[in-house]
Formats: sequence, structure tokens, C-alpha cells
Amino acid sequence: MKTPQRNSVLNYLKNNTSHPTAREIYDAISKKDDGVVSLATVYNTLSLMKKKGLVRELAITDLDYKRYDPNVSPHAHLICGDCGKIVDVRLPFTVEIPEEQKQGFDIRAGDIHFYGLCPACRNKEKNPAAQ
Amino acid sequence: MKTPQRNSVLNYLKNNTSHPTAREIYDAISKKDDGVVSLATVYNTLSLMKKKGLVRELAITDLDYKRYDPNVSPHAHLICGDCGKIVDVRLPFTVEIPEEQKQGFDIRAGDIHFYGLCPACRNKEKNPAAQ
DNA sequence: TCTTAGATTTAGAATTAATCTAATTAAAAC
DNA sequence: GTTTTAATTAGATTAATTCTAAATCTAAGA
Repeated sequence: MKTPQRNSVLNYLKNNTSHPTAREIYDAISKKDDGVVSLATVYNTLSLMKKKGLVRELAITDLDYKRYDPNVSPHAHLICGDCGKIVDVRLPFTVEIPEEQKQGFDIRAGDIHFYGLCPACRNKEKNPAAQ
Repeated sequence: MKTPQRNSVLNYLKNNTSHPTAREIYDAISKKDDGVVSLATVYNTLSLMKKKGLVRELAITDLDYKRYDPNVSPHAHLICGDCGKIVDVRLPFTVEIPEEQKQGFDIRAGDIHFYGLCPACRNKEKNPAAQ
């Protein structure tokens, strides 16, 4: 059903590559649209969008919150273990499990996450004093 | 430091391919060894093992708890979206990001997760009445 | 073997993301 | 406009994980 709240969430996520948490979405919308949505509705809407395949939910090791990605085309993620920044990567190949390794599973989706340090945090590590 | 509690956790994880949660580890040890360890120590020990590279922590979309895998050699995971079962898969190739796509990241680890239905849950879906 | 300093364990409290509940409000069908 | 159904919401609830501070162990040196 079309509601202002759902439109707000949809609009906020459209072309958003920051992989926000539910609370970040809530905070951003609340600031911009002056309180048109509650946190519960953000969760409800994300759950709905997920069911419809409009958003991917990302659970990432070492990050405490679920993150949401409106880009549902195949891609991997680079995650900074220091600042938590997440960026998209389009891999120039597809990763598929050979049939004989599937152990009877019917595979329907996949996540590929790479962990490391982003450029900014690499610098910080080299020059801690520069902070 | 060598303690009975840490040994318990280590032994429980050795060759364990069930990807248990912290609580599952705690429950299993408590039952077998009759209370030699507290839940806090299980968490402490897992955190230590993680730091030492003896265990991998898995955050998996749709599963609410972190899971632990003592198999730290490169491999992917198949995850059943219905019952939550996780099994290891050794891929016959390595997945690496081309240098020009790394966006300055220093990559140190990776997770590859495939989501779908395990054989048992595929059957359940076909024959719901057979339940 | 005894002592002791430092590390480990622990119960229970605290934190907090996410879910649930039940009442209010809004949407859309007619 | 009325009615029916779905959506929103504040606040309570749940539960994984972390924190705290006190008690207990470990291991190495005397």
C-alpha cells in the first residue's frame, strides 16, 4: 500500500550507496521530513522491501547492526574493519558453486564480503600521530 | 593462558562443523563437563580465539546470532534460509578482487555465503502435509 | 613448597538492536 | 461519505552481547 512513510524510506534508499542501518534511515528521514515516520515503520518497510526483493539486508561480521542495500544486482562488498565503511564492488566474474558441491542445496542468493582497511584507515595506521 | 575453561571451548570446537552459537557451545560444554564454564567465559574465549585467528566469526543474514567456525582455511558456506543449517563448501577456485577494483582497500579476509534451501527443507516445501 | 602479581573467571547488571502489541489512524473500495 | 482493511505508532518486550567488579586461579620466582 502506498503511504508517505514508505515513500520516504524508498526515496531515501534510492541510489543510496552508503549501506545505512535502520536507525540511520530513521534519523535521516526524521531530520529532512520532520518526523513523518517512526522507527517501527522503518523496520516494517525494510522488511516488506526485503520480501519484495527491493533491498538486500547485510549482516556483516564485526558490525553490530544490519545494513540495507538498495542495489540488488549482483555485486560484492568491501568492508573496512576499522571505520566500518562499506563500498560496492562489481566483480568481473560470477561466483557459482559447482553442482557436485551443492550437497543438495537449492541456492537462491549469495553474499560476498571482503574485509580489510579502507584508504583513510590505512593512512591512520601508518601515521597514528597525524590524528 | 592455559585454563580448563579455554580447553573445554577449544575441544568442543575442534573438528566441529556445526557452526555453533556462543550459547550452543556453552550449553554443550555445561552438559558434558557439568558446569566448568560460564557464558561470559565462552564469549571471552571466542573473542580471544578470533584475535589469534583460531576461529572465524560468522554473521549471517536472517540468522540472529553470531556463529563460530574453527575451520579457518578458505571455504564458503551454504545456509538454509528455512532451518538455518550451515555447511561448508570448498570452492575449486579462489575469489579475488582485481587490483583496479579494490578502491584503495587493503583486503585481508573474505566471506562467501550462499543462501537457499537444504535438502530436508526442500522436501518439506514440496510436501507440507508430510509434516 | 609458598608467595604473590597478574591474568582469568564469573554472576549479574547493563546495553541496545530488533520485534511485538494493541490502539490509533489512514487508505482505498464502493 | 461509509466501511473495511491495512498501516502506523509509542512503548513494552525480548534476548544477544558486553560490561563490571569481585573472587579465583595460574605460574613463576624465592
